[in-house]
Amino acid sequence: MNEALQTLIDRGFVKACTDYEGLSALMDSEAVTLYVGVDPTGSSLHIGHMVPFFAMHHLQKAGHNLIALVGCGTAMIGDPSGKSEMRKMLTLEQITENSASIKDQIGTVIDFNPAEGMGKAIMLNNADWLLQLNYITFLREIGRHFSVNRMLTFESYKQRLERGLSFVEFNYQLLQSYDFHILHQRQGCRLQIGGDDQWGNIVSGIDLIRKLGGDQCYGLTFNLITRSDGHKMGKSEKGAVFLDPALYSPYDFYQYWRNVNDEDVVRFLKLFTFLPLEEIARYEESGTNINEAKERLAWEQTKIIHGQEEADKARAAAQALFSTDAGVGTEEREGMPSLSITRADLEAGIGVLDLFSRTDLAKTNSEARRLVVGGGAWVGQTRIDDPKTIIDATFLDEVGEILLRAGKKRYFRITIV
RNA sequence: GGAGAGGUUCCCGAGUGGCCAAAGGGAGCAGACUGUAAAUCUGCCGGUUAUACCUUCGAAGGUUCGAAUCCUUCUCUCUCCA
Repeated sequence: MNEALQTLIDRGFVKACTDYEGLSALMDSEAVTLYVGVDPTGSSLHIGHMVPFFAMHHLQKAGHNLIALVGCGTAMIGDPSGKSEMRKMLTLEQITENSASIKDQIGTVIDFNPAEGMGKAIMLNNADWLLQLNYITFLREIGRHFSVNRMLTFESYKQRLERGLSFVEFNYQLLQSYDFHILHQRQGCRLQIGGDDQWGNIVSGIDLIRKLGGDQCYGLTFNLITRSDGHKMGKSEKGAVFLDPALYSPYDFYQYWRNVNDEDVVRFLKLFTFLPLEEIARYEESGTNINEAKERLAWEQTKIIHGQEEADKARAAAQALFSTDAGVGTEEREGMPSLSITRADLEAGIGVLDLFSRTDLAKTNSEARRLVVGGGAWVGQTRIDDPKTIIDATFLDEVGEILLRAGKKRYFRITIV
């Protein structure tokens, strides 16, 4: 088996391949160009989106060439089912903006300016060829290669047949297959990777290329990454775990990984870090402190996405906050989510509920009230259980700040200006 | 185009005139237990200037002292027929 392919298998990425032997042989013989599609539906990706890119990282290192295909053309159509209203059409500026930030985020894992010996990486947009398609031409040249009978046998459609399937959705497969065909034609792309749900679309693309006289192409799908508690990867109580630090702070990001279930740690180390497998194996040995593994996972992952400085800060803050007696110096507080209030405001006194609801700790006054009444609100070392409490300068701690806490592990820093 | 079923609070899902801010479950938050884990148990779980008030049951009107519940129109989804 080809080494790079084996790496992906060993690290737990691979769910299925259209032809392991064929693909392995191809990867042995040349630098393969491969692609994965992303939908630019928002300005930020979340960690669930990143799985194929982590896989790509390993392939790029092995010298293969990468294409990240932004699906602006397909995003234009949107999926009308199950939505209360039509998805808003993205303007061209929004699309360009989204693509740019998405490219930056992908760039944390794959390298768009690779060093010698690594594969190249580019980003393309399928709007460039999809938007100008002529319906009749498309039907005559592409549509005729698709058998509805066959499409209906695909598992992805079978399910939807019970619940209803719009024609637009039915067309996704054709558009995605066409993407693959174009990339094959123009870029020499031979391999499409994607989530397990993409299997049918990938296979169709391969068939289309063959029917149009192209080379034998391959498909490789990845496991849907789930958490052992059954939650969707990348979803947290706050919603998606975004990569954009403005939407999800590096500290919270670190904490998300720090708090994964025991059963997930090793699996996630393999998937979401670049640590060598031998090193990860150490954490599997019985007797190793599982919390060390979690800390490592959180730090490595934060380093990859937000850079080492942020990772260090987040780790320092977390360690200081969770170690029982060590003081929390100003330096450790750097990485914490924070908010400033003026000295004048503080001296006038601020209601606890008001203060908490200004932070991420509580969204509304009522939520803050519940927190206080429920005994989960702390100001510094003091538990506040009276919702009428006024917070003023007497609550400042030794470094002249106020640390708020909700429950055991959600902290917020109030600085005075 | 015709016939039927249906749209309920983050999700699923009860509720068919007042006792409904709306059962139950899930998710979430907090407390206890712990290892910043899981499981378990307990409380909370629309908003607010908070023992009261305001907004919510697809949308708009109407009946009524009173409507998520009844009537009208509209709208969307699904199923069957053509």
